[in-house]
Amino acid sequence: MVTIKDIAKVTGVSATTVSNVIHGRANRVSAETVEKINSAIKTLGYVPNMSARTLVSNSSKVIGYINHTIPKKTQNIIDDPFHSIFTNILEQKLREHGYYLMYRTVETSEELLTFLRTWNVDGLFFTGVFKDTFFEALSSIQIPVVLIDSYTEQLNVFNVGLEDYNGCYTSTKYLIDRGHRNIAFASPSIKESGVVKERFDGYCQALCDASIPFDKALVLESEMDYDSCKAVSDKLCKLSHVTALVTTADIMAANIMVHLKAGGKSIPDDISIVGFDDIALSRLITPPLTTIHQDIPLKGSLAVDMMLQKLEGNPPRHSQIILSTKLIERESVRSI
Amino acid sequence: MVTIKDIAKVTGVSATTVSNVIHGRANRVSAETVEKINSAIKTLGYVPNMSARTLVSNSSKVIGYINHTIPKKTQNIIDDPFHSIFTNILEQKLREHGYYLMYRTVETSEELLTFLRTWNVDGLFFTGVFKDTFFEALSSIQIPVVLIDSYTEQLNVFNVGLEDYNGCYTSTKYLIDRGHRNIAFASPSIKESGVVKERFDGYCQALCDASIPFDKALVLESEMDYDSCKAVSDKLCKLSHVTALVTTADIMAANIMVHLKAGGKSIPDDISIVGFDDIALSRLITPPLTTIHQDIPLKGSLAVDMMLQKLEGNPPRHSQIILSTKLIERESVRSI
DNA sequence: TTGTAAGCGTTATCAC
DNA sequence: GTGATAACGCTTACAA
Repeated sequence: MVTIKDIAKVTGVSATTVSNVIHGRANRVSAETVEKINSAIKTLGYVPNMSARTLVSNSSKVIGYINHTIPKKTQNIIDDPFHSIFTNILEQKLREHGYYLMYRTVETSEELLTFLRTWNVDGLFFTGVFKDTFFEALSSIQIPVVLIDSYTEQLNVFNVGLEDYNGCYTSTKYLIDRGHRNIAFASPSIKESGVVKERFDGYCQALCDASIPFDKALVLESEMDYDSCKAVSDKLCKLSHVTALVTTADIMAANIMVHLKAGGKSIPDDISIVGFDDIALSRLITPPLTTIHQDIPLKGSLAVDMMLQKLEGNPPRHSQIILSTKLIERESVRSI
Repeated sequence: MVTIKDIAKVTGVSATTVSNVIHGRANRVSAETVEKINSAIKTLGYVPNMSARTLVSNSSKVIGYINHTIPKKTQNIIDDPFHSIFTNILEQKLREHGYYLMYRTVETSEELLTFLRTWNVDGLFFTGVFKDTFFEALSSIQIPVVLIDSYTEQLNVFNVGLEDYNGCYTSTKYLIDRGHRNIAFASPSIKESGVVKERFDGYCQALCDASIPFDKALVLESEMDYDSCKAVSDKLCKLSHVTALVTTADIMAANIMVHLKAGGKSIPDDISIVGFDDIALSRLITPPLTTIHQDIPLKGSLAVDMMLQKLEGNPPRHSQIILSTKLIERESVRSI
């Protein structure tokens, strides 16, 4: 391994001078020496050692991308189209700015804190945090934290999210405007707060604004995978007065749709469906899914921008960015 | 930050002793001292500093997960269902064994080597490497390297892959057995070697074994995204004698299918299609896709197992694991 | 413009 | 059983 000392030895200068050149402190070194050192660095193939740097500088250039949804070991991990998009965008932009991405699953706040200190992590990305989860931890963290799709009032924390409430308000209203009155709602478990709760509230409000009484029996909470959605479809079939379904994810909509179709229901003739996300899938299924569009790459991109700004000491103007959504009309809804 | 020295001070012992306790060298320390130190570690919240450890031990516990398919900046990054599955499985298992996952894009061998030395990386995962790409680099690397879906003869490198050749041989033969003679082949760019090339060869061989002359005009190379697949669909429509299509990816099959259907073609009546991968999507589209199944989570899982074995000094018995594929019959193929 | 020396947190060697 | 001490590669006062 080639070290700074090796470069120093070869060029006949001190380690300090080499370090100065590496860090571009050209004013402290003669042009001639700079030249000499740079060429030695090239020919010897010197590569800075981040461990050493981290140790002395208390900055590791490591950014953590935290996964706190514990993958169920017994079950196949569902492929999440957001995940690969985010990872790629985060890594790409961070890399351009000299940072490194560590992907890490944590199950508890304590694990998180330990991880941070183990590596002297410089910054943290989190997705889908909501009230109380990691709350204490988050507030004690001294490094930049950027949340994605999170609902938590933390002054020291930044967030980029979506008009979740509006999104489902829009999709529900869209259905209402087309004559639907008995509209079911399918989503994963509705927590006390968070993305799903917001979307649910949007659904409720749209109902309310149209003077449609809320019916708890029409709220179908379920996992989003293929098998779980079979049950949702079954329930839906029994709810024969229901003519439309609002969902909080295209994946879920698609999974429900296959089962509905297999059960002899026709979409949108028997039941209209609107999704959420507008992932690639939504154009691929039959009928193509009317859905709420969100710009996932943009979300990732803005999140890194925020991170980079904090990292480089230019506090972003807003601690919160809320992206708008829009409804994409395709063919899974009919007017009645 | 709590250091080993702090623990030493508080407990009235030397840093060496603390280190010994941390590393479970209980024989070198009295039970009493062990107790004392452990409790101090707990109450003070000591967390080992990996940078310091790495520096002195030349082992970082960092495993690199290398992405060498440069995301096109101008284009939205396609969501890759493999990616999230792999990342999750790799991270989960590595974590259980005390390792950390860094995700990193490299564009050149040099970048790769630099990355390795920057962090003293302990092991490397790579997907989709084929002949000559990173060849020199890979052979010079002294740490465990596990490849996924790669075709490269490197003695020092391990690989877990698929029966790619058999997979497409099977899907092509399946079509032939059902009376098809004019069978097109759609895939991303066919390189000199690699997964796609193997699958292409399987297709060719099946044709050959059935004495069907190979027709270059039926080979449709294209990007796999929605828009690119429009062109494939258009070509297919012009090739009016073609009754079936073999593809190397479900995503591609699905994208081609939508355009075919939009163009008035009926699947499988006008054209039969078989996919590859058996991702969740294949059951969601209409008609459900007949495809070649592969066990993606298993692939990831075996790859980590190999890595862990190498890391822990139990060289795996095989340097290559080839998973089998099987054809899943659904409804995108008809007999003629 | 360049160099010396101390120190970051940890581990290994060797002595007691 | 326990503890000095040096060393890992690098940066930063502070000197010269």
